[in-house]
Amino acid sequence: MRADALRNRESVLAAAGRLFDAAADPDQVSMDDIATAAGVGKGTLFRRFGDRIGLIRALYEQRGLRLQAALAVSPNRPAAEQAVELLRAMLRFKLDNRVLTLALESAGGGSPYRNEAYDHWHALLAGLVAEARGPQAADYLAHALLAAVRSDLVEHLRDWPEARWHAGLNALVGSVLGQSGLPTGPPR
Amino acid sequence: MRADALRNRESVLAAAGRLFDAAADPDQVSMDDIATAAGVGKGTLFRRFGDRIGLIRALYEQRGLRLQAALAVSPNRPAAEQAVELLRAMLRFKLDNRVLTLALESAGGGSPYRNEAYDHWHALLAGLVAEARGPQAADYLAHALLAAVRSDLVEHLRDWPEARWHAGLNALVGSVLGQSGLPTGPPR
DNA sequence: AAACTATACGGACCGCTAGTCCGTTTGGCG
DNA sequence: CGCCAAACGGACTAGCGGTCCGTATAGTTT
Repeated sequence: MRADALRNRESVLAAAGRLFDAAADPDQVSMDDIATAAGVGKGTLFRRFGDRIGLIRALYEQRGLRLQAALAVSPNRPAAEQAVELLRAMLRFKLDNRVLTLALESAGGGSPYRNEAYDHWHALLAGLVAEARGPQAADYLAHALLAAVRSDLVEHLRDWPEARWHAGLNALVGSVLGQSGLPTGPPR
Repeated sequence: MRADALRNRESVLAAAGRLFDAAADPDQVSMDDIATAAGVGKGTLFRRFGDRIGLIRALYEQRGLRLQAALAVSPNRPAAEQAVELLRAMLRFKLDNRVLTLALESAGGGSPYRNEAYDHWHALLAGLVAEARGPQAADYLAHALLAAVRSDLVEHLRDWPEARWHAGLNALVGSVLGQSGLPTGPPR
């Protein structure tokens, strides 16, 4: 990859990030807007990322990396506790990246699920579920738990205080994975 | 409402229904297509339904009426049983109306939730949850249960056999509402 | 350093869509 | 029968994602 290409790639991702963060709605950000803000021609955008979804996915992956690294399974802690932590982290991520995650999840073609990151989280959660209650239906239960923090649901409940979310997630995970190891107090 | 207006309204809804049922993807059906298939000008479409989402919602409501009427709470049956029945019915509905529900749920602007029908189902489910386990977090748990049959998740798992879905829903509802009254056998 | 070529650039351009507008038609009432 | 509010239809517009190709440049070779 040539040096200018790399530079432009970064520039586009940065501009797109800024624009999505500032927008109220994903489709207020057009590809032209991004190209202009990045100081780049539209062709460059599409050559690098293929299409709109490609660009969104690239940005999403870049931002999700920290999250992904920070949350690995550690076999010594109770599964339920880890699951709650995971869901809370995803919730926070989706609150912090509202428009971006909305863009990703409501792009056409079932795209929330056609996504490397989703598979990652799903596999992780399914493991925790299986550990806590056996392998039966663990697969589906993991999907259901992830669906409980879908970005448009988060958007719909955007004025809920943190505590209410925590109570909800605790109740949900507590029910599905078992009560053991769930801190009832406020999160750290 | 004038007679011709009513006639056209029905004609448009019928045509839209046919087209969505036949399509593989919601946005393969354009408003022009619908107008043409209904034998009606495009202006008529927009005057009657406001915009694309309005038309989709109208169609969705029309189709959901039967479902809605058939599933009312009956205070004498176990809550968990009723909840499973409700979710199964919604699953079936979404399988039977794949493209239409996809269109509704992945239209921009958090639209799955800006919907009279959603509120209806949510209120119903929240009541059942509260009955089974008390009012704490019942609201959120109902949202989570509905999210577990989101149409794009259904789409993602479209090749699962019915039994696998049933097992999943049983496990989920059983965990959240309590095992009592869950038929472990195949559904009627 | 100069020549050379694969790579990347940019923005005019295309096809298509949701949504509008307004001159024309028509249902239904007095 | 005559009138007019209501409804019609389809040409039109704005704006989008995506393409294309003539131009520019990074990096290499001699």
